[in-house]
Amino acid sequence: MARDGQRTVLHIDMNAFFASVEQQANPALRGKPIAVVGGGGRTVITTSSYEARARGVKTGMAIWEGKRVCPELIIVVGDNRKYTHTSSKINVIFRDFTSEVEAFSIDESWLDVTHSLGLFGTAETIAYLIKARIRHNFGITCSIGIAPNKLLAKLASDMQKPDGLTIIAADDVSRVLEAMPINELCGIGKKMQHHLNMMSIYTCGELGRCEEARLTRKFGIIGSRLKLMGQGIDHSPVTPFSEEDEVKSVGHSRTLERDIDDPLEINRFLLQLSEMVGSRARRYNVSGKTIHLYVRYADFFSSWGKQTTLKSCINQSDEIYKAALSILATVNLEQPVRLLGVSLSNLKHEAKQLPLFEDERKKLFATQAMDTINDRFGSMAVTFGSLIPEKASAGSHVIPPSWRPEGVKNIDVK
DNA sequence: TCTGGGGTCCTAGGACCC
DNA sequence: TCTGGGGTCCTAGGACCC
Repeated sequence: MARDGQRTVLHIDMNAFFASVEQQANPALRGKPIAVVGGGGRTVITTSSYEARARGVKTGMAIWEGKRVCPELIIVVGDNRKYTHTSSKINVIFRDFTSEVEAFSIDESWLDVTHSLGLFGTAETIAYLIKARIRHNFGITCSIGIAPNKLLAKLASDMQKPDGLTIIAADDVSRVLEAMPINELCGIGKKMQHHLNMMSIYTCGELGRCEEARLTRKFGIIGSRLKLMGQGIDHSPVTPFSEEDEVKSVGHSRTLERDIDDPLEINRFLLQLSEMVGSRARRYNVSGKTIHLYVRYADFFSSWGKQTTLKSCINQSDEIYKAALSILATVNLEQPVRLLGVSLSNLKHEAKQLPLFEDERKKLFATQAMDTINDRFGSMAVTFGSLIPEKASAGSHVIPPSWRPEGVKNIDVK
């Protein structure tokens, strides 16, 4: 099946992941329109079940909005630990088929199965086996895309939901892309779509045929990348966890239950955020010298971020708090505050002592990969809850973060 | 009771040093 | 005394992803 130098990549996307996990955990929710939300009053819908989607419920809606379009909507406050637990176990299944597994987010992964085809036959067989095991073990479905690279595999997995299996064969790429809207590509967001539309480029076919110079004139070095994307070309490798896999920043932000302007309250919240950042940084075994403070005002639209870089790296909560306070001291708050955020970057990673023997090293990396998934997705609600158990805002906050965005980055439109 | 939270990457522009 | 260039580090802001 694979030609010389040609890869076979799977992209696996769990369908309505959080909602599916909840429906599986509680049979009373099955077949019903449900929405998973974060804790606290000012939360939005993170994921909804297909039953809810059919009635118009969308991610990002406020609870009242969801209830308006679907009065029988059942609201479930999400539980990160449940999802990370399931996610980790699903990742174990993936590793039975290839060691080249890259987690894109808690519910999406790429698998390079090029070297597994000899063992299992075809990529399609692998996809069916994975689907069957996930359904059998967890009762949930996924959509799988099979293609010669990550970009196309992700595109393919999006084409049939739920429970889809879509193959984009190498000799079929141009046909599939010809009429495909550009915003279907991972990496082309609203702004980029707008700019391209202004150039009369609407489909991948048109993007792929566009003169490269025209794109680079408008978008700089991103231009050549865009043309390749339009042609369905993507050489980025599936990158498994390894010793080089390191976090670049650690941050927490939180929308307050109500807008506040009392400096004492603001400071208290800043301390909590600093503690969350510090404890996670220490768990990751990193320290950083740049501290970033982010404030969103009550009007929602105005916000600012300021950062400061220290002489040395820190990861103690009180030091992070002190740095955040020093930034805050340089500004006059113009309005009550809606959201506060603290993050630590410019990170230094402590050297790891590696085991002498190969199999021990392998085991260590596998464990670390699991820990990383757990940490990145699951720690926050626990930390925060234990810090201030009496706070209403200490509920579980559901977040599906990603940590390895691919695709087109910022562009400077000339 | 309008509108969450976790990231990564990229660019511009200024300070500073050689 | 004046002018110029390269490199690095830093801050700020934006786009994109889930």
